Amino acid sequence: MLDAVDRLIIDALTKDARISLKELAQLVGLSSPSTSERVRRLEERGVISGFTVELSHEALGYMLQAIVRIRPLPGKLHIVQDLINETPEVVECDKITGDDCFIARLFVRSISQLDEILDRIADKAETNTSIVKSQPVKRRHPPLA
Amino acid sequence: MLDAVDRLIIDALTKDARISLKELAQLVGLSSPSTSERVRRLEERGVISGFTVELSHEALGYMLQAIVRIRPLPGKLHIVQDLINETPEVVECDKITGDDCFIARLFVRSISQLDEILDRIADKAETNTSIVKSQPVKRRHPPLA
DNA sequence: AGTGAAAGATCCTTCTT
DNA sequence: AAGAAGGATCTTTCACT
Repeated sequence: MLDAVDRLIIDALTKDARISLKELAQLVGLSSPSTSERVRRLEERGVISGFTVELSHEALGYMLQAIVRIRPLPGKLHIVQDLINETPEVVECDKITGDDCFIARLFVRSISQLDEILDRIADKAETNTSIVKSQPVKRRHPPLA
Repeated sequence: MLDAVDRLIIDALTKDARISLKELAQLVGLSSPSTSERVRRLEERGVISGFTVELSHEALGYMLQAIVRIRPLPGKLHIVQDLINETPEVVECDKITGDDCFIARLFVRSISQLDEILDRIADKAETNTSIVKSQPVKRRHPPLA
């Protein structure tokens, strides 16, 4: 599906998405036109879905990260889902199988802010909150086999 | 900390990190030099930590996503941590407070591949696995207040 | 699929206000 | 922070392998 060159291209763009085509071509050992065509096709195929910027949560003042498992009370599922969506500190939320229905990642500035946010859900769902102590594996791509 | 223009810049770069300075300047309503200086300072301050590429897991053949809570057996913590690290299908792992020690996100091609990976941990930790059914909130930035 | 050269377009930064 | 301008840089096209 992806050959070695495609993987080199993705690796390079992962490290710096703003690299010029010329530099990228040198890195992967192809000419500029071929490299350009490769990138175009990776986008066309949907393998590359976009180019984006990474922010530092700490630099933005979000010193705390929490993982919250959320089990809506009977009949409250949609209300809870809306509430999650409207809480901008929820940076990611998955609907999952099992006893818990949702699992969400929150960025907060302080424990008191976390408490505040959880209070808003308290009468609509059972929650189970864990504080993130460290990140043994930071966001990375899966194998590009 | 960030003013309105900084936020516009980050919004624009989030949507397309490869946008040219000229276009970015037009979007935020400043001149190119000012915009260039803004971006430079955002990087310098560490707010912008990098530019990267987004991949489509589905296009790569990872049709299944799982959330696994992992509680290492007594004395097995380091072995488990190493194992997690060496499993490339683990795209993210946090060390958290509470009964479970780790929580990991896995991309897999099939249930059988998931089973295979979990089997490797089975004699070193208790695991609790949930399949991701949908993503009510896809990865997004927290408020840039 | 890929190369190499070349032209044309685009861009970024510098300088002045 | 704006605006103009110069010079560098880049990307794509084309003919060929």
